[in-house]
Amino acid sequence: MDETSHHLGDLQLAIMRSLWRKGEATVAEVHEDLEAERGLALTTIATMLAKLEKKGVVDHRMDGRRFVYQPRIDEGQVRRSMVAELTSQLFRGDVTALVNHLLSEHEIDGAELAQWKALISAREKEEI
Amino acid sequence: MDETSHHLGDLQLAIMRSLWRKGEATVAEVHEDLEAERGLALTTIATMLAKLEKKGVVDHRMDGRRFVYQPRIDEGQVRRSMVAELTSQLFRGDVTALVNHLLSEHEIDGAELAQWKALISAREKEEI
DNA sequence: GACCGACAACTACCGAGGTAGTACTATCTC
DNA sequence: GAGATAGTACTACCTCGGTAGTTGTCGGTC
Repeated sequence: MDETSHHLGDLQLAIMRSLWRKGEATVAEVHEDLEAERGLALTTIATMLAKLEKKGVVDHRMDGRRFVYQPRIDEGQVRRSMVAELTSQLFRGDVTALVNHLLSEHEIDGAELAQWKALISAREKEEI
Repeated sequence: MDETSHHLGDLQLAIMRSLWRKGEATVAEVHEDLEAERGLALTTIATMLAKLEKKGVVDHRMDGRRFVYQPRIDEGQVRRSMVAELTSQLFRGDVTALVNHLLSEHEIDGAELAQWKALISAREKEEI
């Protein structure tokens, strides 16, 4: 369980999300996948994938002449590490302070509040 | 209420925290304030403050030959904007998904869970 | 009046994310 | 076999955070 601060940028996350969805994908597939939202060059995706591999967060195998990339970390790891980073930067690592901030600063409607309570109750049950 | 994506780096946040605490401060004062945790050169702080001013998040007035810097945004704004950014990057903007993530992935003990519920209840009361 | 110390201005440089062009090569097709 | 195509490798460049040295200047001190 290597928790090695996986901080990813915006495009990097988009690429990872594509890989997570597909399981594995070629440069062209990722490119096509992101074509709609961002109109990026194929080589941009290729470069970014190479950088991601150097970072150790993806891997590739050969399929003929093509590279097929696979994620080496899952979305949960990235979320954990990035949320932990933000929490430590902005709330001295105090998760409850973050929750409090969400409650007071990020318009949450009544339905959501109820849902949060349900989530907490469910968690409390597991806790035992 | 300008919500203009105030994304700050680590050192930038440390400097801002110093300014928020003090209300206003000279380069030397900020430097002294951060001396303990980070052993940075005075010019590093000065450069960073200049960059922060260019970004529009701090301001300075003259005091003789010295610059006295003041924050132009408060901690809440930075938190809001950075939390919103993360939420959108990692949870498609779904705050409840973030809360769910916190519950399932960031060991929260029973006392905290209870506290969260209390916070939510308090929020619900205001809601009316 | 010469000198020193405090400060700001300017310049530089590294690494990382992001973006993409160009060059090279293996394969497919006629 | 020649040329088109697909696909990676290499290089380059911009921005920004972070880090700091060097230079210039103002003001006080002996």
